[in-house]
Amino acid sequence: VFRESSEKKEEKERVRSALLRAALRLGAAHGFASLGLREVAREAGIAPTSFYRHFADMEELGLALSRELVGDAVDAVCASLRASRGGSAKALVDAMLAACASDPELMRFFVSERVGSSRALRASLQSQQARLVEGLRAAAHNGSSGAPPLTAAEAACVLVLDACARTLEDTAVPGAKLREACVSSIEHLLAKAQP
Amino acid sequence: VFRESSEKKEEKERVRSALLRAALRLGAAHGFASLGLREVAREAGIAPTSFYRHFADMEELGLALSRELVGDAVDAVCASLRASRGGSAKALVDAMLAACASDPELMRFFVSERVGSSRALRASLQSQQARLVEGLRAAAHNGSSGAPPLTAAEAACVLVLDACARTLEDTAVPGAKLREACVSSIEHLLAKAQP
DNA sequence: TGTACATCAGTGAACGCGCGTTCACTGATGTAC
DNA sequence: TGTACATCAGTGAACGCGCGTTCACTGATGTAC
Repeated sequence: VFRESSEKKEEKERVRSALLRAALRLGAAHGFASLGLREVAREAGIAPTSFYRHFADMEELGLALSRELVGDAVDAVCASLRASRGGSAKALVDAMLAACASDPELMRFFVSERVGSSRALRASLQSQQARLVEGLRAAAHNGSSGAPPLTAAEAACVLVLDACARTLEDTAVPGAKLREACVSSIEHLLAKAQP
Repeated sequence: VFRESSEKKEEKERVRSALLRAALRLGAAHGFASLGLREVAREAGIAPTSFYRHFADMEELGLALSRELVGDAVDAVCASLRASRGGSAKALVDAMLAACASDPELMRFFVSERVGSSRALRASLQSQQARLVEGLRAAAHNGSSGAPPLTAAEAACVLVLDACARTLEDTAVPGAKLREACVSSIEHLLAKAQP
């Protein structure tokens, strides 16, 4: 039985991570679907053939981006919702916009490829979106207001993802206005009852 | 001065239209960003070099798709809203889902490339989305309820476009449920006042 | 009417290029005993 | 401890392929007079 030393494993992990970040960097500019394996390997500073030591093809790399990096980002947003003790509209919008500010390339990948070209990648990112919806409902459940209906929480997440997409555009509306509009729409959605 | 005969013009228009439809057909499957000029020309039944008689490159073809075909679809939805005499949530959702049913490839192009890879194409499709928002407000203005605030109309369009995206997925939720959820969310948004 | 000329959509050959993929190899590291 | 062997990330050469683009050409159609 062979066990790899932790040093070798860490080095491999560094290169793998460089590939993931390179794909995000290039994909943010020209779209993930049009990325080539050689292009990503070049950006990551390895030979084209070394790509295969980490992923079978670009689709597998895309799925890793969704499962690992996007998954972590969603976890962070959910943790922030839990910490702010409630699934308020403000908390959701602020947590997501903070994620956009701290890793714009990753969030661009999330919002774009969610409706992008690869069926498998779409499915994976939509399940990340579903995790966000559940995180929102769970946080609201512990908050003062009780969990909102699934439909309302889903719509809230659609709106906040759209706000993220707009924030990430260069031609962005002033951030504060966009944030207010999004918060107010989501508050309407999450309001318990109509008159 | 030379004027082209209408027959020649019509023939050229037929080929141009074949190129647009070919791009929609192929793009629906694999994403517009990854389409090649030769691939589209082949699907349209012309030689690769003939592509240049109609468009300078794929980006220009994409912009034509947005300005012409997507523009017409938005016009049709707006007309339907006006005809139904009001910008109700139901009217909006039904008109958009009808557009998805009658030309799924076009609507897939609309909802996907709106957040896709080319900046110019995103901008063009977002202006089509803005036209939809204005159409909704204008229809509501003539209806019983008066025009909703811009923010609410924008959020409503975001939600209905998301519903379209889900409808166009193969793994679609049963259509009726999706439609009900979307209508109900949009009604919350468009409701005039909160208690 | 006929004749000479202009326009222009479509074409096929050809180009150089970057792509994804295969292959055998290197060299550092870890294991067996 | 030393020696022989296994593992495996990274490599560079090479492949065949489809790409975008250029070019000169064809042939149908329209115009001039």
